[in-house]
Amino acid sequence: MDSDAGSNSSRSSSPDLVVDDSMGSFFSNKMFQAYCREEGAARAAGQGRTDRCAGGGKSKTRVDLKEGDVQDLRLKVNGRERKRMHDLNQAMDGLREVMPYAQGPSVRKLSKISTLMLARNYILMLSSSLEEMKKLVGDVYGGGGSQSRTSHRRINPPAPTAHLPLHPLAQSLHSLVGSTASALHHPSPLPAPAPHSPPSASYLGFHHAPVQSLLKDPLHLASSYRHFPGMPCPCSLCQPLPTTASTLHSFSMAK
DNA sequence: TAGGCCATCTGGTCCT
DNA sequence: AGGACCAGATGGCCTA
Repeated sequence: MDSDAGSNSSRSSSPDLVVDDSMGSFFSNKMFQAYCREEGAARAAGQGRTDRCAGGGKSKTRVDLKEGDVQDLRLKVNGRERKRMHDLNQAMDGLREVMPYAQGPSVRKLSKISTLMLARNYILMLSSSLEEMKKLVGDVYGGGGSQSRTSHRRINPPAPTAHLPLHPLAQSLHSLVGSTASALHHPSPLPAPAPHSPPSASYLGFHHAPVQSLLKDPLHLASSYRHFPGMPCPCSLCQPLPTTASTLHSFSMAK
């Protein structure tokens, strides 16, 4: 019936569906049982919960549907919704996998909101780095015209930094510009989060902006994620985070 | 114990 | 008509 029989919750221990998503365990759902158990009494008492348990019906009214049909419909809808949320969580896990943040059994995973905010910061930072690289490339290959007169810098070939494994995203960027890890200075490194505690918003680079405003205001965010490039993440991926020194400087001098 | 985070249920709305 | 999407409500788990 439910199409999500094989899907796993991203949460290790779901309060209601502890073992799996089979119908047997589904019916162990306390909330559902409570609803349906109370249906008769609630109907007599005129409580709203009765309607919820009965499903509310779309095409047919509750009167038209037999109780079993209503229950089946409700189960189907619930199953779909559960599957939808599981898919959403899978996508969220996929996003976590490509985030430059520590992952592992001993590290508590990022919350959803943290994942989204970090992803946004990451994208902004990569975009900024890309722009910076474009400028440098234009500089080196003479596209810069007059401005290239003042600074004839040479870009060193990519320096292998790494005894540390790089994240694929970081790797590709890394190979593009070379390492500037030595240029990373962290005057006041943030403490890394405890292994079992989720990183706070401030740890994700939001030291100077309330989370709410960051969610609304991209420009505000652009000047607020400056701590991200050098954040002392226990993850090896973001240590040599590939970005140019001047980009980092602009981050740190922003605002 | 309060607060954060999460999974789930539910009813409404929109889309195909 | 049926499914997807959404937001509100609820309750469990965990941490400070």
